[in-house]
Amino acid sequence: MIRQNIKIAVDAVVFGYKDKALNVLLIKRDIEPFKDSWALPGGLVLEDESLEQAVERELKEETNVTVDYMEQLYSFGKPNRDPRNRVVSVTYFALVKPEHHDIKADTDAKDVAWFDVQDLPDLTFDHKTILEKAKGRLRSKLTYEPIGFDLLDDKFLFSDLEKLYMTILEKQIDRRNFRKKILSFNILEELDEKVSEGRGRPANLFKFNKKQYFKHQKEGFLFDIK
Amino acid sequence: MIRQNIKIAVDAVVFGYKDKALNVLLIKRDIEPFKDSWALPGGLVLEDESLEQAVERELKEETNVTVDYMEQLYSFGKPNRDPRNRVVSVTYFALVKPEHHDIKADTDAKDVAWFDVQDLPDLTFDHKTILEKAKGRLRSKLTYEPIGFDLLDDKFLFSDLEKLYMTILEKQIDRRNFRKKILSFNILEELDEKVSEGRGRPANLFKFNKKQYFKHQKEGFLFDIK
DNA sequence: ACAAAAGTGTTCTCCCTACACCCATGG
DNA sequence: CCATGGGTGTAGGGAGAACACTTTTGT
Repeated sequence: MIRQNIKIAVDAVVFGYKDKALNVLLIKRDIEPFKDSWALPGGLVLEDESLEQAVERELKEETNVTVDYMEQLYSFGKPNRDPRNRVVSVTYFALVKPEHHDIKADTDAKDVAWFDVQDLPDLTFDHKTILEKAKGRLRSKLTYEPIGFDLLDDKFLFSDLEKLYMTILEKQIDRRNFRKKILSFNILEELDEKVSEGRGRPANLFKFNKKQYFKHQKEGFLFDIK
Repeated sequence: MIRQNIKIAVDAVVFGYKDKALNVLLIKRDIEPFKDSWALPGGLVLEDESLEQAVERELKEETNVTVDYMEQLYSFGKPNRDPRNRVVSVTYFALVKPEHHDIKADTDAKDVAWFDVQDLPDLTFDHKTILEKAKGRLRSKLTYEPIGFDLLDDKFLFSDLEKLYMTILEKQIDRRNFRKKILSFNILEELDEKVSEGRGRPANLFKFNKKQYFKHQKEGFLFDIK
């Protein structure tokens, strides 16, 4: 077998919807290179763990977050993306409900924070590229899978869902058509709770019924929002 | 930096459309482990080449094929997928026009051949899983990007395009609606050449106009076949 | 009473679908 | 002249898009 000294790492782009904006979880590095710079959470894969286990471990260690939804994003392997050795990074795309998690810096991280994707600090390595790829994945996935609910609280307002779609897809959405469309899928439960957001008419809370979704999906139903 | 001895490889799933069927390019291994078994072309990445260069080099070495279309598929990294060392494989999805290539076994390969995906030999490692993933990507991609043309000869019959879609999507397609739809995209040139396939009325040849496609795409046009 | 946000229905257009007959050639 | 595959049009239904007024609450 030929000699090869390439390291393999994992990095995670963790999105959360917070303060009516799309946020991403970043850590402030506590080790060289790029100590004190902001970066995506991640690190080298251990000999006997799977890639998924590696991401989950690194996320837990560096940020104290456990994700609700995760999938592989893309692998980055240009020879000089890391100044030390050559490192190939398998990146993951994850969604969490920020209010469910107490973020906390620990191993290798000096700080952790949510950043509005519209207002990001400089990122190390090629992490900006990775983040852009993840944004693209989120945008397209939002239209054909009900992953928006993994970003919202369990109980949410219809207007929140609508704002989430408008924020991420970066376009205006007609309230009536959107509501009609989503309700026609029969994957939401309308709760008997109302919430008043300070002013205006109180709004009804909704809940995503994942079981219903899987059931409809098995019967050939396709989630699809333009 | 922690000790880590994981190797990184690339593997390619190369599809070609041949004899009215979807084919995949396989090699018969000439080295252990699994010498003499059929596998996807691929191998370890060299220190100073990018992942894409690695795939292209391995493909050239093992099969003599240069691809027309290639994109990253997925990375596989379970700890025991290779019996020797731990190997993480970044896999690629590629399309070629089989009639443009003279396949030829060379380095590490004792034989190369096209196999109808409906009639495959046993594959080594987790290559069956990789192939399934690639089939899924091909199916979905075919519906929202004009990649079918990368599988057909430059000049092709409408009926070939139609058969290709029916074969890969595994469903019947209405000839009139399909033709109407594709033609409405204005991305085909109808040539003044007719071809007689033995019997029946001679058919017109068509050519995919990539420039037109890119132009329309820039103007917001979306390729979309149900 | 007014400001703010929630909730709701109809019409029009366009695209998808279903469907059947004639045409050009070779044998 | 017959068998084989190529080429074409139309009508009906359904889904998306556009669009504005009423309701409920807090102040």
